[in-house]
Amino acid sequence: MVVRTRIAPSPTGDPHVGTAYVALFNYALARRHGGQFVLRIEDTDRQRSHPASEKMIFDALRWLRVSWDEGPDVGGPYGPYRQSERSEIYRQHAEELARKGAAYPCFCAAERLAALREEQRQKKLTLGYDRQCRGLDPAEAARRRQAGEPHVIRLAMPLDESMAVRDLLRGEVRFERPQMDDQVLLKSDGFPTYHLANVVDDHLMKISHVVRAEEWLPSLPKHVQLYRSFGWEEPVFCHLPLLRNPDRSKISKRKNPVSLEYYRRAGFLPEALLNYLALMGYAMPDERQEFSLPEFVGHFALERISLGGPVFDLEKLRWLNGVYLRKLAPRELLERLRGHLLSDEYLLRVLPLCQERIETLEDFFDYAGFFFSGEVAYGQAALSAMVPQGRTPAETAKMLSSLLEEKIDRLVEWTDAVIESELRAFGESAGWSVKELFMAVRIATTGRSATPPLFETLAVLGKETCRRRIRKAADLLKLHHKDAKDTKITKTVTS
RNA sequence: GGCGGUAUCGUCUAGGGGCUAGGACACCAGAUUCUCAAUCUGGGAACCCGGGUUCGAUUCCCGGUACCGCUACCA
Repeated sequence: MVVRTRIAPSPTGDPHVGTAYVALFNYALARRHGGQFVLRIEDTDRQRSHPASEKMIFDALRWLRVSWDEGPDVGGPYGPYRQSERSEIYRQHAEELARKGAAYPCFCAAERLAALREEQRQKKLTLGYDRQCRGLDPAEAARRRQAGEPHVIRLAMPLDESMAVRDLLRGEVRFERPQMDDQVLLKSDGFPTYHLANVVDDHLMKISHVVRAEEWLPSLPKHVQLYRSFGWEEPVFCHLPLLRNPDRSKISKRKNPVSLEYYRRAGFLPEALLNYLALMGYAMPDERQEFSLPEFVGHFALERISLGGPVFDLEKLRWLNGVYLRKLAPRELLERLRGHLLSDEYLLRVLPLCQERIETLEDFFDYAGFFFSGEVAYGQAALSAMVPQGRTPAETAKMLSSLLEEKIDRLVEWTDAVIESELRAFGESAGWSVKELFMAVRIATTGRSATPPLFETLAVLGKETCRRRIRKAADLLKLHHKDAKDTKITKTVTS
């Protein structure tokens, strides 16, 4: 059997470390068995999908060198590899199921479903669709569809007491009926949900092993039911443990850097990051900690994956990255730096912002230092200057935090124009003058009050660097707040 | 609430019916060093609990507990 695996990210935000993690294991399995590794873009959520995000995913995976054999950018025999270009395929398959009676149209309005859920919640019942439309007379359903009444297509799950499915690592997993909801397959906008698109594509693209994150395990019965309804052979399913925050919750940006952009900008070497990721849930037979991607592939066996959700330990990643860095010859290290913050590309973005503000070449290094460091140091004076007159450090900290959560985290495009309009809008809605807000952001992101124009600066620094500095500044202000007992800062100190 | 998953040092893990339960990060101490790293040596540190099965369970089975995930016309 030809081993074919895939990674199927949704382009809805920054490229995620979890995507890299799952990609790595899929890549390793395919390469180990001389098969193919496919990249498929799952952009069926029209609201949240973003082309810029798709590009960042490509870039990030290429940076990591987990190369794919088929994908939207390289093509392949089973394309297109972007789900938004396959709508007709899903629609036809949904119809096929409806014809077979394995799926049915549902005309229930969103409000009815919401009310139903609320009622179930209150009565502490199992949440799920009550299958009202499943009993509809087919002729009537057909008539209503004909009349153009909005509807979705739902999967008719078997009404048995339980259903057994198979996971490679867990063996047989038995699900009790209450969990087996009649999942929506085709949304009222004609787009498929994950469940339909995923199964149809995995089959059509001849995926032999579905290796994905554990969060999908609860929906496995739906997927298996889909394969059975179509009369298709099921692939091997293998659910990988979820990467965790230090508090053991599913890894999230609030508690851990998750964007691959962060790791790239911070200067983690791709091979070190991959090596570290491989250590999450996997151990080489001889337990060595350091190994290359080809070595990993050479020894890889799905069965060796351990199931406890591993805590992502930045500390150990840093150590491992240091090991890799120290092994480089100075020439190679130079090359790495030239591909990073000392690339012509980056310098040519920084230099124009600094040129008119320096008088000697050496001035540049002092003036532009914050463009090249990870975090910046905030002196007492800088901390004070971040807090506008008449406002408290606590207020400022809160303002910066909500800026992060309400605006910055949600931005996919990171250009000076976008940043400017978003910052202005945020200041306005929060009741802060542009002057107040921009100075706070300026100091938070650069550590100083005299800098090149703010938006260009933020654009060059990149979202991840900005977010991490703003986070730190906000945290420091909170401490400041404790010490200063919430006193208003009256004097303005600049440095 | 319901459904499902998981459980070995603080963290990542090896192991497996009888072992002084091994390694890595972190931590501590010493060596080395102009300093700091790096390096070397040493140290402390774990089988969730209760029942079975067994001559013997950390390992196998059952129950509990804890943690995690899912419970959308998001993926």
